[in-house]
Amino acid sequence: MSDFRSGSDVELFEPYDPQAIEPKWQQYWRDQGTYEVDNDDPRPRYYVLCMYPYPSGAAHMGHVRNYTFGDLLTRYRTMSGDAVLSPMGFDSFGLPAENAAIKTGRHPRAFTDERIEQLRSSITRIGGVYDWRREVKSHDPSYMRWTQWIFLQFFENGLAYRKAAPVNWDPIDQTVLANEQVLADGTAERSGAVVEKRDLEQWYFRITDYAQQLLDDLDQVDWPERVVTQQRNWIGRSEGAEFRMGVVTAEGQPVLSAEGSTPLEFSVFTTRPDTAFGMTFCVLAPEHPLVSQIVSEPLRDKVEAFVTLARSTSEIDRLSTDRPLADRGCFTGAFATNPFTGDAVPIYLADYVLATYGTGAVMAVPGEDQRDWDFAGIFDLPIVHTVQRPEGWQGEAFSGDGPHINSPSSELLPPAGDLDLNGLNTVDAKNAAMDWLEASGCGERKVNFRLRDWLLSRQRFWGCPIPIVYCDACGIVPVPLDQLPVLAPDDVEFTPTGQSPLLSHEGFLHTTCPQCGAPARRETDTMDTFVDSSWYYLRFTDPWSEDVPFRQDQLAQWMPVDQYIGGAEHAVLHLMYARFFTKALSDLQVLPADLREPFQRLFTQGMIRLDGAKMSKSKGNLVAPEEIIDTLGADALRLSHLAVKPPEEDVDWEDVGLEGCHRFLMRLWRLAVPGSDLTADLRTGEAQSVDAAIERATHVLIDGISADFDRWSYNVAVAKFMAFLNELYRYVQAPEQAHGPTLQASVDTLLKLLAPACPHMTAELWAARHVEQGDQVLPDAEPAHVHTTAWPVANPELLLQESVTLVVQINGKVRDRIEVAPDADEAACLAAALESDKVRQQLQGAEPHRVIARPPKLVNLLV
RNA sequence: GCCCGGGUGGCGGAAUGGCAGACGCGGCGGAUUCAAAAUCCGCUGUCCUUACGGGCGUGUGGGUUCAAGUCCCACCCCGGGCACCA
Repeated sequence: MSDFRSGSDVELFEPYDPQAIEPKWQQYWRDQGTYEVDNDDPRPRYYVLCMYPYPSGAAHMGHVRNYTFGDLLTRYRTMSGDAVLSPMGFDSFGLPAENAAIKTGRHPRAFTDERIEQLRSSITRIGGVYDWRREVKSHDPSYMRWTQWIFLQFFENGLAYRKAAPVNWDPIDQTVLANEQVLADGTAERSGAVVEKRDLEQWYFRITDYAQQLLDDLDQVDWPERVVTQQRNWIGRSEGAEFRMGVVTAEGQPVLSAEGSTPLEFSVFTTRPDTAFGMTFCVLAPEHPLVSQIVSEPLRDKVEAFVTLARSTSEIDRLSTDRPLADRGCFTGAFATNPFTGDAVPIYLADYVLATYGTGAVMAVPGEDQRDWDFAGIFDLPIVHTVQRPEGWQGEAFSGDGPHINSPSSELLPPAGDLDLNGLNTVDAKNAAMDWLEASGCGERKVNFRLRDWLLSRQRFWGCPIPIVYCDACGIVPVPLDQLPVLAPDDVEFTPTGQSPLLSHEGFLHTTCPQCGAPARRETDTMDTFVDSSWYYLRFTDPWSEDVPFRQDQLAQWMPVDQYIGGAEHAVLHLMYARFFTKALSDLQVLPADLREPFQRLFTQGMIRLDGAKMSKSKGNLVAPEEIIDTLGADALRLSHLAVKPPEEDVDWEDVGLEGCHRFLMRLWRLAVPGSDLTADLRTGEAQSVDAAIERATHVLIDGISADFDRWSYNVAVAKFMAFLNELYRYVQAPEQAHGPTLQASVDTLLKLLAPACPHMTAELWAARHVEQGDQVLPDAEPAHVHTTAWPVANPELLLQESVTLVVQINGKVRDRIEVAPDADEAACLAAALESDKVRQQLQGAEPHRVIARPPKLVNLLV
C-alpha cells in the first residue's frame, strides 16, 4: 500500500484497502438481495445475460472481461430504474470432467461440483452481482428432467428422429460430433483430432425444417454483422432447379431396376439450369445408392475399388484440393439422358460430390464451371460453351453473365423443341429453363441449404441421458414423462479405454418397456451439451417450477433477452441451436407464439490473448485474475478491462493498463474520502464563476457517461472519468481554493457515475461520506447505498458552456481560436474573427470573397 | 477465391464531414525527500526556427467538398470467418 502522506504527519484519513472493502460489499449485496428481482416487480423489465460458463475452476481473464461488461450493465440499468434480471448458472456437463474421471477414477459430479464452487466464488470476487436464487446447472436433476422433457416433445412431434448416416467420429473423445463441431480442415473443434467418417445410427434434431426461418429472422435481431454473416454462410441457401435424368446404356437403351420393371433415374440439383444445354457429363457421389445398379460389368471392379477408396479416405484428404483430379473421379460405364438435349452423357463418380448435399448428383457443364472444366480436361470430355464470352476473354470456364448460345445449338433438334435460351441473359435463361422443366414435368424449382440436421447423440457418460428405451416388440419407446429424469447411475467405473461406462452398466442398460412391460434396453448415448445450453435462458425466468419447465406468463414478461453477452466463437454453434429451440418450442406452443428469437441484442466481446508473441514468459503468470484482485483489487481490474480497448476487440494482456487505473482509483479515494488533506480547507459562501464551471463540467460528464454506457464506449467513458478527476484536482489545488458544496456535489456525482464500473470503492466512499458521519445527512435525502441511488440526469441548461471556442480558418487552415458566447450568431462570429490580430495579419488587408460560418464553433474565410 | 473487420505518435487508443492525437502507458523535466520509491505539477506527432511563428502529417493513388481520419473510386497490407455446397 502506497502512502501519499509525508512520513511524520499524523494519519488524516483511512487508506484505500480493497482487500477489506471488496468482500464486505460483496457480502452486503448478497445479504440484502440487492440484485434479486421478483417476477412481480413493477419496474420496467430488462433481461441481461452473460453466456453461462463451463465450470472450469477459478475464473480466467476471459470471464473477467465478459462479466465486467454484464455487471456494469446490470448495475447501470438498475440505477436507471429498471428491474434487471441478471441470472447466472453453469453449463456443467461436458468432457473435461469425464476425462478427469478417467484419469483419477473420481466421479465427474464431485469434480464438477468442486469446480462450480470455485468459479462461483471467483465470479463473486470480480464483483459480479446476480440473482443467485435462480442459478441453474445443466447436471442438476431438476434441470435434466426438463431437458429430457423437451427432447421428448421434439420426439413426439417429429423434430427428434433416428437415422443411419455417415457421421463425424472423434477418435480422441470417442464420440460422434455435429457438423458444427468439425472445423473446415476436418479436425474436431474441441479435441483437435482428425475426424473420421463412420456409418452409424444416431439421434438428430430436425433443424433443417427451420433453415429458411433461421435465415429470414436474422433481419429482426440487433446482432453484430459479423455473427449474422457467419450464420448466413452456415445456413447456405441456394436457389436452383432439380430435375430427373434417366439412366441408359452406351447403346442408348434404358437401364431397368433390379426388379426389372422401372427404368432407373436419378435427380440432379443445379443453380445454373440455364447452362443445361452445355452438360457433357454428370457426376454422382461415390456413396450414391444407384452406383452399384448402374455400373457396367466390365468396369465393376474398378468402380467398386474407387468407391471403397473414397469411403475410406479421411475427410481431411477428401477435402484437400491438391490431390490430382485423375485420382478423384471414375467412369461408371453408364450414361444418362440430358432432358434438354436428349443426348446421352456419361456418368462419372467423383469424391468431391457430396452425398449429403442436394441429391448427391450433379450435372457437369465444363464451359461455365471451372471445376467441371478441369475434370473434363483430365477425362477428355467435350466442352460446349452456352454463354457468349466477353471480348478478349482469356480464362477457361466462364461463370459470368452474357447472352446464351448453343441453347440449343442450331444443328440440334431437341426434345425441348419450344425452349430457346439463345440470346437471353443468365436471369432470364434460368427462369425460362425452370419454367420449361416444370411444364414438361422433368423437374422443378428447388431451394437447397448447406445446413444439416443437428446430430445430438454423444457416446459419453457425463451428459444428459437421452430418455429412450428400445424394445424388441415396440421399437423406439419414449420414457414416460412421470419417470423423468432418467439419471445415470453413480456406481460406475471409468476405464482408461475412454468408453462410456453406461455401455457396460447392467443396472442402467436393462429395463422394461414402458409400453408392453417386456425386457428392454436403455439408450446409452447422452445429449450434446449444446442441448443443455439451448434453453437455459428460458429456465432463468422461472427456475422454481416443479411441474413445468417455465411458465408462459413469466416468459412473456422477461423474454426475449434484452442484452446477451458472450464470445464470438459461438456464432454458429450455441447461437444457432438456441434460435432453433426457441422457434421449435414456440411452434409446439410451449413458448409464447410471438417469441421467435431468444436474444434481441447480442454483444460479442473480444478475446484476451495471453500467449501471443508479445507475451513474455516472465509475464506469463501475471494473468490470474485472483492474483490481481489480491493486490490491486477487483475495481482496478474491472476498470482496466473497460479502459483498454473498445469491448468488441481482441486484447493483448500486456496492453491492459492496470497501473493507470489503480492510480486513478487512489487519486479518487484521496479526493473523496472524509478527512482528506485535499479537502481540509474549502471555501464556503456564494459560488463563483470557477465553481460554476465545475458544476457545468459535472453535468457534461453525466451526459457523456450516460451516452457512452448506452453505446458501449466504455474505454471512452473511462477516459472521461480520468479527465474529470484531473480537472477536480486542478480545482482543489488552485490558489483560490475550491468551493465546498460545489466540490462535494461533483464528487458525489462522480461516485454515482462510476458505481457500475467500480462498485466496491464507490459504495465504500458513498457510505463513508453519507452514512458514517451521522450529522451530515445529504440535503436531498439520498439512499445510503450508492447502488440504490438514482442515475444522475444532466440539467440541459448546464450543458451549455459559458463560452465556446470559435475556430477561425482562412482557406480551410486554422489561424486562430477565439472565445465567444455560446449563442453568438454568424455576424458576431465573423466580427470577432475579423478583429483577431492573427487573422488580420494573415489577410493582409484582403477581403474574404466568401465566408462559411457554423456559429458558434467555426468560421472559414476564403480569400 | 468469396465475405466481414481494421490500418491514426514509441505503445493501447480518441475524434455526429468542422481545432487530428482525448485518456492511459512509456519518456523527459520540475517540486517534495538526506536519498529512493510513492505522491504532486508540467512537457511530450514530426520537421524548420534562438524565438515569434510556420511547413508537413491519419496505409497508397485519385476524386467530391469552403472543409475529409471520416464520404466516393481504385489499390496495398494486416486480422478473422467461409470455401470442391453443384
